[in-house]
Amino acid sequence: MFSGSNPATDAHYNSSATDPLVHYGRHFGRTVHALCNFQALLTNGILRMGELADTPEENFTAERVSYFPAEERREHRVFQELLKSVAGLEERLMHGGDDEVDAVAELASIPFFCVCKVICLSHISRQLTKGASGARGDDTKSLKGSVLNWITPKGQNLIPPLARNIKVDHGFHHERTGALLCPAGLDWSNSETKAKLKSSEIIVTGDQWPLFLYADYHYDPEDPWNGLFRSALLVCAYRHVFTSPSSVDREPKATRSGNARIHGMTRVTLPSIAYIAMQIRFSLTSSPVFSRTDTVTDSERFYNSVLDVFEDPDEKQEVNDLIIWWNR
DNA sequence: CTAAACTTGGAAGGTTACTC
DNA sequence: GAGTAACCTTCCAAGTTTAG
Repeated sequence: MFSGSNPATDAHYNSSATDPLVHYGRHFGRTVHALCNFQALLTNGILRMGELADTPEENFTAERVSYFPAEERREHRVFQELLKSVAGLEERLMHGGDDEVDAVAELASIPFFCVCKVICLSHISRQLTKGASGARGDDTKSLKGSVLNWITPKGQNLIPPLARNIKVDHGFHHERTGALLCPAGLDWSNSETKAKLKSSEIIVTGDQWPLFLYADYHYDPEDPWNGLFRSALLVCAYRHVFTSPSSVDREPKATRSGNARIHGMTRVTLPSIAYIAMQIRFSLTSSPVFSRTDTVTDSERFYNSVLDVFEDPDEKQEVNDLIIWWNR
């Protein structure tokens, strides 16, 4: 996957006045969790650490964590991932030392974090958010046009043509984007279904997965994992974002390092697949503005529903196969 | 009405290829 | 080789929209 990247340069990010946290935020959003509220993530994570520290040694960590409800468990995992991937963050959270007592630490009543300041925490989360949403916006922007290239049959044109900058005709209003967005269980070739999707008589929610996720855009009801998350479109977009836009369809001529190289990324992560799927899904729709809370696009639910499956213990084998497939 | 979220254009950084 | 044009890609901040 990453073999095509340019070997000439190594991690070199802007050494200007930009906070390195922004830089971490960019990569974190793409590869660990795209739509997180860092403020809540940090606050709750610290609180939870306090809770964990209070429990007796014998039922520490893993077992204790399993008492948390499912969504909290994910949040805690993401929190730990954040501490791990942002060098010096844990220390920075503890940074301080004057008499101003952190309200969060007080609540948690852990001496460990007593010196951490709310102000510091809010600054950190703002910088991380800036990075994550900045990267997301950039990706949304640059995928918008490129996706059209990939869904156009080789040597042909889309009929009718789709504008690269205006999205109103996309989604279920167009034969091609409609077919790709059509939920796997429904039949786009059925004109009645098509009409209902177009008129929003059938509402598609985020947990109904679209056909473009499947290899050859074919869904097998007998074997739902068959080809799932292995479509050419996903691979194109993945390359576009992580290696470089030009690495998708030719030998990369790019001179500047792509995102994977900049961040020292050598393996595909599961959330990054979900992230790319969410980006493609959005670019195919007719919605002009990406919004995580938009209930029509329902991007957040889509993203989370993909993560749900990736984290489901019952799907472990299939998910392992998938990650091997991506890293081939 | 304020603050956060998004879009967008272009600056910045980096390489190759061409010319003298 | 130095100079620089052309190109590719990431990064940023100003402006605009939306949510609280």
